[in-house]
This record gives sequence, C-alpha cells and structure tokens, in this order.
Amino acid sequence: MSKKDIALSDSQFQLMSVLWTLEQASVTDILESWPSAKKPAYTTIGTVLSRLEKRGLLISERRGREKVYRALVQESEVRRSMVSNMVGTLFAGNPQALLTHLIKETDVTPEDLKAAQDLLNKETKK
Amino acid sequence: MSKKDIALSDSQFQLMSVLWTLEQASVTDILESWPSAKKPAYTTIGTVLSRLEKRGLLISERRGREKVYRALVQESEVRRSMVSNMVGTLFAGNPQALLTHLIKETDVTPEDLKAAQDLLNKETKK
DNA sequence: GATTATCTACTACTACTGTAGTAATTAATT
DNA sequence: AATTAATTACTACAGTAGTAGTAGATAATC
Repeated sequence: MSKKDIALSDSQFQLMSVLWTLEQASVTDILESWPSAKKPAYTTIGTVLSRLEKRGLLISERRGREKVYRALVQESEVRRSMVSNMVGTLFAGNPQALLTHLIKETDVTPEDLKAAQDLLNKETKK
Repeated sequence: MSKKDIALSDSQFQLMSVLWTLEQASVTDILESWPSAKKPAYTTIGTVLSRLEKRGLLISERRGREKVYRALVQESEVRRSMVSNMVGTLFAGNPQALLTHLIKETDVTPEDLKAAQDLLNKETKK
C-alpha cells in the first residue's frame, strides 16, 4: 500500500521535484538546483519543507548545523494519487474518459497511441 | 479564447456539476439535486455560490425572492484547463506522458486504446 | 575566545476553502 | 396589516498555502 491521498500544490510539487532529483538536499542545495530563474527566499523553502515534513512526506536529518532532507514519497506515488483523484472528480472515476479527453483536447497523435499500445503489449506480456 | 486558468476544488466542482446539469438553479434546486447523501447546509451552498460568482464563473439573477444561478463556464472548459494544468506540473507539459501513465497505472485496456484510436481517426477525418 | 557568517525556528500576514450560524430581508399566509 | 416562513447577506472560524522577516542558535574564522 503506502500513503493514500497525497495532494501537492504546484509549488510543493516543484520543491519535491528538486528533492527527488537530488535525493538528499539541504535548503542551500535546493536553492542552487532551483529550476526556474525566480528563486524563492531561503526561508520560504525552509517553511515549505517543514510543512511537508509535518505531513510525513519527507524527513530531515541534522548534519552539522544544517539539515538534510529526503523524500518519503516517490514521484510515481504522488502522480498516481493525484491523477487518480482528478479522474475521480473530473471524469467520474473513469480513466478511459480522460483518455478520450486527451485525444480530443490535446495533441496526442496516432503515433503516440501506437507507441502506447506497444508499451501496453509489452507490459501485458511480461 | 475564454478564461485561462480555471481551477476548481473538489467541492466547487461538485457544485458546478449540479449547475451544469440543471442549467439554471436556485439554492433549493441545487440542494434537492445534490448527488450524495451527505448534503451540505443550505447556507454553505449559498456561500460557495457567492464566491464562484465573485470569480466570474457564474451569474445570478433575482427571481422573486430567490436567486437563480447559471454557470458561465462549461464543464469542458474547466476540464481542459485543469487537465492541462496537471499535465504541466506533473508530466512536464507532455500529455503523452500522462497517456503512458494511464496505461501503466490504471486499468486502461487494449480495447480502450483501440476505441480511442478509432475515435481519433474519425476526428482527424472530419 | 570573539566576531562573523550561516542556518533553523518561530512568527506573521494575506488569500482561499470548507463549513455554517445569525441577522436581515422579503414574500406568503392568516 | 401582522405573523410566519423562506431566502440571502454578512460574519466567523479553522485549516492550508504562499511568502518571507526576525530572532536565536550554531559553527567557522580571525
């Protein structure tokens, strides 16, 4: 099993993304690896980290005077949870409806579908 | 075009869903058509409606002593916006990645894909 | 050891959401 | 017209999130 309902806000997800990449990071590390130009304040990162830790989504370990954080949930888990939640509310729990939506509204091409099908075959076979 | 970023919370979406179905409804109407057993308080619905109106997502019209509400955004618009936003943050803006996710993590079957493909062909043809 | 630089903890404040109560308004009924 | 019932407007309050400042702790350097 694992955590049930892991909903992250955009900023929280962004922070977690950095953490997933670094596997292990202090506030400074995170700030250095921040993907976009507009970096948040040092303390902002600290605050968000504390809150996520309080929620049990990561842990910290003291190392000298700084703290090193590590994620306790994987990106895949979060994605699964959030997509599943969205399918639940927006598509009446029917993932197929989301599939249809993707085809109609986004630029998913026939080739993408073909590739997906191949992937599915491989998955099924093994 | 239309509204850009329409993010609705679960409860807001649930309320809007009723409105989309009824097309036009008073608080009482909404309460009567509430889908789940656990109905919110009359005033709760009123509050949420006011807030949504303030955001420009619906309008109200006085009719006698009650107000009748009507949605100003369509369900499809909201879905498009929210899925697109999720693809942006969770799948690096790549809808194909979401497709792959659906296949790996949910119960999208080969038949579903086939059906989707047919649909896509029809869409492309016309 | 004293000074300085670096971190974290704590506090703050705004905005939004979930949820609903109370007051005020307005219409229906007697 | 007075009373009652229905409906909305306003207020409230807790919880989460975004954002960051300040104070206090801690370690590095002179």
